[in-house]
Amino acid sequence: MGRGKIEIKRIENPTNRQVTYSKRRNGIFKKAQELTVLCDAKVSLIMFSNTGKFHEYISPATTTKKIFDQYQKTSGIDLWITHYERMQDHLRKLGDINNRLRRDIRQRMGEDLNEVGIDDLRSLEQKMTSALEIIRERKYHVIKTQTETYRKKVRNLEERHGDLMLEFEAKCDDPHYGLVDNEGDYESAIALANGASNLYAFRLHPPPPTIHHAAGFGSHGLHLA
Amino acid sequence: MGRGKIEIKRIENPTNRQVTYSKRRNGIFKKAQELTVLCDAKVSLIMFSNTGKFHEYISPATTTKKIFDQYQKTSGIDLWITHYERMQDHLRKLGDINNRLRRDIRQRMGEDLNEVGIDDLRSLEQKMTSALEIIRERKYHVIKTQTETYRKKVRNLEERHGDLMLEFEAKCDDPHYGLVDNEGDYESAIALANGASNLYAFRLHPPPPTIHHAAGFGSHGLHLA
DNA sequence: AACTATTTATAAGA
DNA sequence: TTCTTATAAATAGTT
Repeated sequence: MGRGKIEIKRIENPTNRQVTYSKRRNGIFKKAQELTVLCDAKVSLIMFSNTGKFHEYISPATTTKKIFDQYQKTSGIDLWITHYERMQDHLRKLGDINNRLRRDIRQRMGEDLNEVGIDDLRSLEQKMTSALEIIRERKYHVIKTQTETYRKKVRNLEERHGDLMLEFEAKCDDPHYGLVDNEGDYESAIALANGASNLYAFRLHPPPPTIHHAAGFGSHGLHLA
Repeated sequence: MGRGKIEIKRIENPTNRQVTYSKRRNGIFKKAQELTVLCDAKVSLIMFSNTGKFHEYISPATTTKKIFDQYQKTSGIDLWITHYERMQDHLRKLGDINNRLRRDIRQRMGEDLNEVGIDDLRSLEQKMTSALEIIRERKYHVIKTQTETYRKKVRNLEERHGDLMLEFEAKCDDPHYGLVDNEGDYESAIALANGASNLYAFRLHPPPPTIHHAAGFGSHGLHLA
């Protein structure tokens, strides 16, 4: 239908192809609409041009979503229902697992025990007891490790402090150095130079107390429970 | 186009409508196919006749599912993506909750404690201790209740047994009843008549022991732990 | 986008 | 449903 007959094969000239697409698209849309009216049918016509442009015709009595649903039911071709159902299944299973886990936790917290039989109560108690033992061991281990760490740090500081004191006394004996008026500033300077200020603000209250008791710092914040 | 021009309105004659549907359907499918080839387009054409019959054309290079997906993306019309995404979201959240619950349980079982800090260890121990206390109380309560129940049953049986013995002795004194040769059978009959056979197979070993000790039955199978 | 010669689709009839 | 065919409609090539 036209000035000449054409072969049904891809139109290579892009302009021509685009024009033909436009003309024939209108034609097919008109046909679809006529079919809808004449035969009381439902038609969904979706087209994407090779440039990705999208056009659609849908019968007035329906919607594309309805057509898709009907399509799935009628054709049996799975578009997404299986996915959907699988997800719902998965969702339900996860919910179940979740509830079981929650119940387990509640029972381990001493709640919801009314329905638990004597045997399960015994085994629960047994499990709790051994778990508690492990937790206590772990706690003691952590405390011990932490204490050791603090102790080492303190020992390190003690040593540095001792060195400082020696150096300090040596300088007091040296006639080249006069005694400093502002004792506080000097101490601060020393502490800063040792980089220890971020750990403990050491104050050299003269005379410094027997430093060995400083090991007590190791238990700082730790209450052995 | 035909022997006569027709008005575009519903064809009332059903046969005629059906025929026209069939003819025009073929026409439109042919057009769709031609468009696909000539213009390198993707076409999805789905039709339901007014009798519910389903027909479709889909360009060879694609599938209906792909067209639907592309349709959703391009048109922005939500067919099911929102549902899907919501479900995925829900699924992910449930999974997260699940993992947290599992970790909680593992920690309550004394596993995976390496990453737990000292404060959490303490609070965990505290929680476990009080939960254990509750569980123990519950266990004792259940044991006590069960013991009571058994005791009552046994007392009941004792009473029945006592009555039986009295009756038995009375009958022995009665001159109308001769002594029975087969003692065992008689006892079985009595036990059966009392409907107690399903609880305890009472055997009247003559002379029956002081039955008050039978209260010991109450602790049957119970080991106070 | 409009024109129009020609092809194609199809209404009515068989 | 399918075939036929007169005629309406669509459209290819052109402007």
